[in-house]
Amino acid sequence: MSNAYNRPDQLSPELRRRVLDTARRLGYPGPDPVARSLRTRKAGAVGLLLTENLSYAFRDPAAIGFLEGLALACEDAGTGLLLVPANPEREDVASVHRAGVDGFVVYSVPDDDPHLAAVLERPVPTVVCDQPDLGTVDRVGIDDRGAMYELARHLIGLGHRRIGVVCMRLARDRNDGFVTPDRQHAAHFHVQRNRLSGLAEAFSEAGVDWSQVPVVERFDHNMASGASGAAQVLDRDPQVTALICTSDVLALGAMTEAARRGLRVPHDITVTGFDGIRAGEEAGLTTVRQPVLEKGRAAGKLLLDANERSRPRSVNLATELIIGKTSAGPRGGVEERWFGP
Amino acid sequence: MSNAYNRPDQLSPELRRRVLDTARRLGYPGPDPVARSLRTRKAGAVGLLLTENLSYAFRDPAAIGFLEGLALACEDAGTGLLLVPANPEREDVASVHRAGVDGFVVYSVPDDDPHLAAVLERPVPTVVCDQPDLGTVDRVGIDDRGAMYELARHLIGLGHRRIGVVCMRLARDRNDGFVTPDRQHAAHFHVQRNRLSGLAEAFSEAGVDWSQVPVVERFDHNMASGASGAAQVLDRDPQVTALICTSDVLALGAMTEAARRGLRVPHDITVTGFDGIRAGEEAGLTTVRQPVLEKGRAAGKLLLDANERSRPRSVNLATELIIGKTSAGPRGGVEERWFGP
DNA sequence: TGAAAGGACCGTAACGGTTCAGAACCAATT
DNA sequence: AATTGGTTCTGAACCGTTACGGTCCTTTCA
Repeated sequence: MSNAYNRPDQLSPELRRRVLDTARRLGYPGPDPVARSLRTRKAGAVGLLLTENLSYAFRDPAAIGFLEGLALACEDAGTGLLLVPANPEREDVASVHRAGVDGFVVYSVPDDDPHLAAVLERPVPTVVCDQPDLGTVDRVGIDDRGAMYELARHLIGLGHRRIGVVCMRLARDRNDGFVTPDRQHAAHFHVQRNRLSGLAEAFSEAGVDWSQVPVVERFDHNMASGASGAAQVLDRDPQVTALICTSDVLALGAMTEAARRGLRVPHDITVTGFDGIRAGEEAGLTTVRQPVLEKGRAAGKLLLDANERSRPRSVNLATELIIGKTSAGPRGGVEERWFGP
Repeated sequence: MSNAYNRPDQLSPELRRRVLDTARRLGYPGPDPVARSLRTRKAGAVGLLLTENLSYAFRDPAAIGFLEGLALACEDAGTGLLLVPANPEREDVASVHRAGVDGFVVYSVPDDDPHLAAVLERPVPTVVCDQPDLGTVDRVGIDDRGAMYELARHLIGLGHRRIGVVCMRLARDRNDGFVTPDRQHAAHFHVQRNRLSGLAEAFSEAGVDWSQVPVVERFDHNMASGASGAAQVLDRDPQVTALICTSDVLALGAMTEAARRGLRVPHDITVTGFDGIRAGEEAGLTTVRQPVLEKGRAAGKLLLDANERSRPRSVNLATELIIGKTSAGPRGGVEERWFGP
């Protein structure tokens, strides 16, 4: 029976025809994929776990790029891509247990996410993205710390010393406001923690007291958050000469807030982002470009040729500092001093 | 055993603890989701079939919106979303057979797509989007014909009689060039067929010989296609006063081509789109807005409360004609004549 | 003509859970 | 002491497929 469908060479055409005929007559709907998966131990799909609601995957430009790359790898291998619902509010780990997949890709979730723990307990290969190296599973990411350090050096070179920062959520709890040094250090999102630490290092080296730098956190990741975060920084210290955002989306929001206050970018204030999304490019944003599509594709490739117990691999992709037209020397001209006598 | 995990009330806490303990000691990784699916006849996921490569879902703005809506419905119901790979080049129906899902959403595939046929043969509920009403499964879509008719009336009112059309692929075979009336009529993509027929009706009523109107087809759906399609129309008839595109993406491409030729929009030439995507809105595109997100959400809802053999439902969502700043009266001023004596 | 070889076909045992019937046990009632 | 009622626990059947090994029949060659 199974052979009639899947292995036509194993039986005579005549019998095959007869089997298929009676199958149709009996209303047999074809082999059941679930039963097949049980028997063959192959689900033909990889699962994707991300920190946000499912639909976030289609709202955030960077996530979309990542998913496109991952989908590219999947279609090459002919496997499906299962988006696993993981509501960050509830600790609904059941969805991870219910997912019939051959492996997981975990995209930027907090270190202490119960869903991540649930994935790691399942006996399937896993690739984590934008996470610390767990040592036990494959990883792909970038050097967030180094990239942000480089961006900070650029701003320091321009003369900026009095800055403000708007970052994405640092932990699972909502904290829309200023961030204590403790919270920065203990941040559960690897990416944010490293970007902040890159900034802290560069500015500390340049003689800035990092503990005095206003760092504002936003739970939701969209332009409105960037705008309100920038507003909070500017309210606290109207003298800042640069707003450093840990994502392009936040930076674009910050620019609308600057405009609302009549501040010209970059003449009155410098704004920078991180990611290198299309909309940022169009706005001429100074940022760090990271290859989001390649990241997704690399994650898929890593997962799909998980060569039986090779040691866990760790891939770092290259980033590129993009100096756009949203960064310049601080108003009043430290720039002049820079090139002066 | 199963009870220890899923039905704690069915056994004493003491036994439960003992079972779980020895399970852990034996390295038991928890219940296997596939076996569970087999037994319970629930996969906990819905499948999405679309006409393009998997990654297309993350490249096309309208598709992204649709998926966001679908994901929204899925996360409400706590089900996963499985993207089924369906390479349009190869007739690889196996991926449909292998998908362990509780239902399918089929998004804008050609009438004669073998993947669609394979889905319909599977004994699971199905919702088709942007497809003709099959009578046997649920459907959600818009009145493509009526919406395009309305857009055409707007252009006719402005005085346009000499027009050109750029449309998306009409069938599974690649035909990057002019479209015969036969091919228009026999188009296998419901959406494109209806949009063209809405145009044909309106312009025929206005005294235009539709068979003389240059209609150019493009297989790939991106801005480059819109640009080259527009070029082909303008090469054939440089006198056209309006370029009607069957999607915003094509229209944006057409506008770049117009700019390249030094034609000002709308003064020298009118360009219109269809969909109502963000980038079009920013460009002030005259278009038909359709609620892509709502469409996805409606499809998901329909699928997820498939109430046991109710008659197949058919949902039409409302569209809205958006008159932007890319449409105006034809150069040389039929507009004047229009308002003249 | 008989043995060996090969091909076509068929029956059965997992795969790993869930479910349900009924056994075993204990306590309370008649 | 026997019946009843209730709870906890055990075992077996079933979900639908694929892998495997065995039977049977046909062909080939000594």
